[in-house]
Amino acid sequence: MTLNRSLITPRTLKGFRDYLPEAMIPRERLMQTARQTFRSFGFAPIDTPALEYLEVLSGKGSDETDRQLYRFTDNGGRDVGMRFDLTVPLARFAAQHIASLQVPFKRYHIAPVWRGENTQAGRYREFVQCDFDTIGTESVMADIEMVVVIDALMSAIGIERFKIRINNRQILTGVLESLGLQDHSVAVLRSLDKLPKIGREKTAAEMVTSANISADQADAVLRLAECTGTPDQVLSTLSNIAGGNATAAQGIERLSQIVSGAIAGGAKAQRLQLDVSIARGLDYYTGVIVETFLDDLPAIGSVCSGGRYDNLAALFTKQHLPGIGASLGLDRLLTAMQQLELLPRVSTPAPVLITLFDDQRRDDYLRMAAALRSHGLAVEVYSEPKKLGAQLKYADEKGFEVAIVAGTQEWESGKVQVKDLKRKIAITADYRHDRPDDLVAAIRSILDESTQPRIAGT
RNA sequence: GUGGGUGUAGCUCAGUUGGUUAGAGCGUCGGAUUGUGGUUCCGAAUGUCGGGGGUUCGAAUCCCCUCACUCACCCCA
Repeated sequence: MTLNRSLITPRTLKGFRDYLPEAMIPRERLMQTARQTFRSFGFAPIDTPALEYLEVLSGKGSDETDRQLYRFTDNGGRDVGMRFDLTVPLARFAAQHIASLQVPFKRYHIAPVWRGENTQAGRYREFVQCDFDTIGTESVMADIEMVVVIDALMSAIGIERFKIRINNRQILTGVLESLGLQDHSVAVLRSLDKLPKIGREKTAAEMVTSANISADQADAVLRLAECTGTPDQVLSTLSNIAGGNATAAQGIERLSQIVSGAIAGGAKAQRLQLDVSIARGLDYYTGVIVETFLDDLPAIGSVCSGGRYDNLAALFTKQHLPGIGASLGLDRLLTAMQQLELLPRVSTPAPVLITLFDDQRRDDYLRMAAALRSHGLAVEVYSEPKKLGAQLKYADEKGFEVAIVAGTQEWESGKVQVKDLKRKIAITADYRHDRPDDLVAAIRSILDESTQPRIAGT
């Protein structure tokens, strides 16, 4: 052997990650749950290319966009970029295909996106977004549905303790109008978004300096953002503060409809909060805005955010295409669930291991595995006749919940051992290749009692 | 992008004002135990000290550059 000088160091790019089975299993389950939920509301799957013409992606063209965009010239001399979200590709997609799509068009899209930004905990350069949007309608029905989908999605994932904070940008817009501040909205909103983070005084100070408004005006905006209580209380307080401004009144009325509609649609009332301070930091949204926070881990931020935008595809078509949608922050949610110990720590997707005990009876183990699989159980057969202790250790460390032990005695007597690996107990089950029912029932009873955290839908 | 912190065995870390052969715990592997795993005991292996360059008789230790991770800020269509 020569020295290892010529070896290439195995490594991944900054902000890009490998996913080991233990990370990938809950990840796939989460995506599967999201898919099932979206589909149950009639959202249809689409996909778009990872690469787009640069002009498609940088159409909105801020400096920030340029800095974060992965861009290059392809071998044909075209300027191209990698998508940095799923909304801009959706806009292009809608403009290009709307003629052959029914409106309203409801789609979901689960796919990786890329941003060349600096990494932080939970923020990477390649990450997956789970988007669902409805385009082509301004109906409040779509607004309501977005809230209901978020509620259903979180519940399906197995999270019960969370709050969906809802706001309507029209209210702020209306109040800013009445204060004569409509031209300062972007700066004011940006500051407002920091309210929970830096507190009232600093927020007010920042508004005065960076948005260039008066202290009184800042105070008025902040008073609006500090309405708390039940949705009904907030709505009535807002009406008083907003006075007669028509835009704000319209926004308040719509919020009221969204809350009552969402409850009728199945969302739990105690999870809905109206919060005028959420502004999403963007001037992108024009109507309803939502963010979703975990009761047990609010510091991690919103795990599912979205809102309504007036004209999604204005850059690409003259056709008016209003839209509304939200995005599940898959990576952020996984980080949170890991911290809350809601994720199973397993590196096998199959709960049952058949130990290979008697190498002379390979065919019997294979038949047993086939019989169990035909009953819907995921089963692995150990590949070598190693010491039983070593096989059980393998099973335990990989996260199997059940091990089947069958040696000469068992095969001759027609009974096999079924070990519950978590509780360290064993039971006996009758087994014949043509009569696996007793064994199946024994395995099921162990799996049913398992305390292992699971994600619904698995 | 700005500023701070950290990189030593598979993991968590120790390593004195620069000094000889870089350590511990856990884990791993082998054995006690050729049909039963998380305990115990015995034994063993393992390091480009993140990488490159410099200062020095001598560098894990000091200096420069670089890469990665991390915290805060900026930003987040």
